[in-house]
Amino acid sequence: MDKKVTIYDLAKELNVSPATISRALNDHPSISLNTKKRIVSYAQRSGYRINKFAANLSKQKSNTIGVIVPKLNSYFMSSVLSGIEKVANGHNYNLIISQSLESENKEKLNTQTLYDSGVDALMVSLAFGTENYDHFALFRDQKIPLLFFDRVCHLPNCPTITIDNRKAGADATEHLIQNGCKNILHVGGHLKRNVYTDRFTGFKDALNKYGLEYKPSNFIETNLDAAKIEEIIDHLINSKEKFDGIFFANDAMAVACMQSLLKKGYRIPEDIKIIGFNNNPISEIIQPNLSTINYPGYELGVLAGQSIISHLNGNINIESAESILLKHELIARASSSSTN
Amino acid sequence: MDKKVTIYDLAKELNVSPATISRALNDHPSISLNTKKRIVSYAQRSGYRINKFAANLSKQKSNTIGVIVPKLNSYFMSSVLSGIEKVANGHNYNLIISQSLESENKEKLNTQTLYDSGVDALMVSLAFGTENYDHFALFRDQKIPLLFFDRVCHLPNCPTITIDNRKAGADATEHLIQNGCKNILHVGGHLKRNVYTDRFTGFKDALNKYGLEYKPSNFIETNLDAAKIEEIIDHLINSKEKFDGIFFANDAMAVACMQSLLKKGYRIPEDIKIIGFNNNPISEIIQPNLSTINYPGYELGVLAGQSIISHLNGNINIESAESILLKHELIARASSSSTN
DNA sequence: TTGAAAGCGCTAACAG
DNA sequence: CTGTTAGCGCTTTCAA
Repeated sequence: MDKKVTIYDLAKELNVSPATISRALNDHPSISLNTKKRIVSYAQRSGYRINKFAANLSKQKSNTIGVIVPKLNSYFMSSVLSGIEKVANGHNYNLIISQSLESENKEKLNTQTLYDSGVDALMVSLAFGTENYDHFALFRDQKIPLLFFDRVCHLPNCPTITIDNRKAGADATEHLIQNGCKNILHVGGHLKRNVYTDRFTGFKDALNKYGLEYKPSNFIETNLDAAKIEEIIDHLINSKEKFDGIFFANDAMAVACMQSLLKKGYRIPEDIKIIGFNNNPISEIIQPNLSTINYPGYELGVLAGQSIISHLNGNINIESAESILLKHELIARASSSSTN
Repeated sequence: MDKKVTIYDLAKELNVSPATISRALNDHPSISLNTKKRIVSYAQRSGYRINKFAANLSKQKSNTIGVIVPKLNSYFMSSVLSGIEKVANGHNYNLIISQSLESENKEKLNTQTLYDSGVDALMVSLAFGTENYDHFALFRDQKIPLLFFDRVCHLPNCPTITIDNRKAGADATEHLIQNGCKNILHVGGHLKRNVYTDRFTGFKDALNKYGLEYKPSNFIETNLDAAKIEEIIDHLINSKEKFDGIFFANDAMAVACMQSLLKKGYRIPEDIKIIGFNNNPISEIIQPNLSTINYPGYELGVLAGQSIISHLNGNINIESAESILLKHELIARASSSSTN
C-alpha cells in the first residue's frame, strides 16, 4: 500500500480503458451499471484514491472556495466562517481561509495566491485599510465569482451580504434617545469601511430625526482595539461635553469601556447609557447586560455560502443578486434602560 | 486579458524554451541572470500567472496544509487557527480548514477529502466522539506529516501539541483546596478525549495529595454545552453533598453556571468557589472575575504551524519531537479567593 | 546555460 | 456503452 494506484492501474487490472474507469468513478451516465459496480468495488478494494491535482488540471476547477477575512479570531468572523464551512462542506467544497490582518497589502497578496490556487470563487471581508480594489480585477476578468460580506465594496457584478448598517445604527441611536439620552457619543471604526460609515450615518440620521444637533465631538473614529479604551475614557471625562449615552460600533469596545467606567464609579445606565453592536455573547455577561444590535454571523455565513454555491452550480445568477441584506434586530438590555 | 497566458506563450514570445521560462520563474540556479530578468519582467508585463494545478501535478506537492477542528467558532479554536494561519501564510502555505462538528464520521470524511486534495500535511484536533483512528492511516502510509493538537491521540510518529492537562487540572484543584474547599465538584468533558481525562486525573491527583476522598458524585461528564447548565445546577442543589468548590473544564461552562448561581442567590466565592479553564476573555468580564488556567491558543497555533513547516522544509525531523507541551499558568481571580 | 521531451493522472471529445 | 487519443500547464531529467 505504498505506491499510489492510478486509474491506469485499475484499467489494466480490469481490462478496460482508463476512460471507463473515470466514468465509473464519476457517475457518468453512459456506462453500464455492471461495469460501474465492478470498477467501483475494485477501486475500493485496491485502495485507489483520486488525484485531485490531475483532475483539477484537466477540469480547470478545484471545488475550492477562497475566503479572506481581516482576522480569524473574532467571535463574529469565526461564526461567519463556521457557517460558510458548514454549507461548503455539505456541497463538497473545501475552504481555503486566509487573514489579511487588516493590511491592504496582505489582502492583495492573499487575493493573488488564491487566484493562483485556482479557487472556484472568492469571498472577502475587507481589511480596515483597503482603499484600492484593483487586486480583485484578476477575478473579475476571469469571471470567477467574487462576493463581499460584512465589510464590503461595490464592484460591478459582485454581490454583497451585510445587514442594513445604516438602519441598525439609527435604531441603536434612536433607542438611546427614546430612553432619554440627549447628548450621545458614537465610538466608531475606520470610516473607510462601509459598515462603520453606515453605522455613523445612521447615528446622524437618528440625531437629526429627533432634532438633536450633531457636533464633531459626538464622534470618535477608532480602530476598535479594546486595549485603547483609555483614549475614549479621557474624551468622555475631560471633554466639556457631558455625554449621557454612548453607541459603540462593537460590543468588545462597549464592554471594555463599561468595565472601566464602572471601576471609576459611574453608574450604568443611570449616569450614562450604553449600546453596542453585534450581540457578542459577552454582552450578556457584563453587568449590567449590554444592549446591542444582533448581527447574525453564522446565518450570514450560511447565506453567503449558499449563494456562492448555487451560483457555481448554475442554479442562480449571482450577478442578479446584487446585494443581500440580513435582518438585524435591536436587543434592549439593562445598559440602556430608561431611568427617568 | 481574457485568455490565460501559459509558459508556452511566454516561451514563444521570447524565443526560448518552456523549460527556461520555468527555471526563470522558479529561481532555478542554472540560468543566466540576464535571461532570467528578461523573462521575469516580460511575464510580469504579460499578466502571466502560474497554474498551480499543473505545478502541483508535476511536483506532487501543493503547499497546502489541511486542518480539521471540532468547530471553528470557539474562542480557543479560532485563536489556534489564527496562529497557524499566520505562520503558514508567512511561509507560502495555504490552509484548508474544515470542521468535524464533533462527529467522528465527518472527521473521517474530511480526512479523506484532505488527503485527496493532496495537502502536504494535516493538523487535527479530534472530535468528541472519535474512537477509531484508522482514517489517519492514509496519511501515515504515505508518510504525510500528521500532527495532533489540543485534543490529541498518540499514533506512532505523530507529534502532539498540548499543555500538560493533568498538571493543569491538579493545579486548578489544588488552588481551590488551598483556598479552603473540602468538597469539590469537577464538571468535565467527554472522557474519550485526552484533554478531559487528563484534567480529571489531575483533579483526582490533587484530591489525593490533600487526603480528600474522591467519590463518583464529585464528577460530572458533560458535552460542555453551556445550554445544559441546568443539569449541573440540579446536581449541585439537590445532591446530598454540599459542594464548596467547582472546577470546570472550560470557562464558558463556568461562566454560565456562575450566572445561574448568582441569580439564585449564591454568593461567589463565599458560598462556593469556582475555577474554569482556558482563560477565555469572558473570565474577566463576569463578576466576580473567574479564576482559570491560561491555555494559550494563539501560541499553540504558532508553534504547531512552525513545527509542521520546519518539518516540511526538512529542517527538523518532526518524528523526533514526539510531543510538545506548552506552558500553562494558573490565574487566580476573585471567583475562588479565600473567604475564611 | 539552454532545449527537447517525457511525464504527472485525469477528463472529454470523438469514434466506434 | 466503451476505447482511443489528445490535451490540461508545469517540472525535470537528459543531452547538447
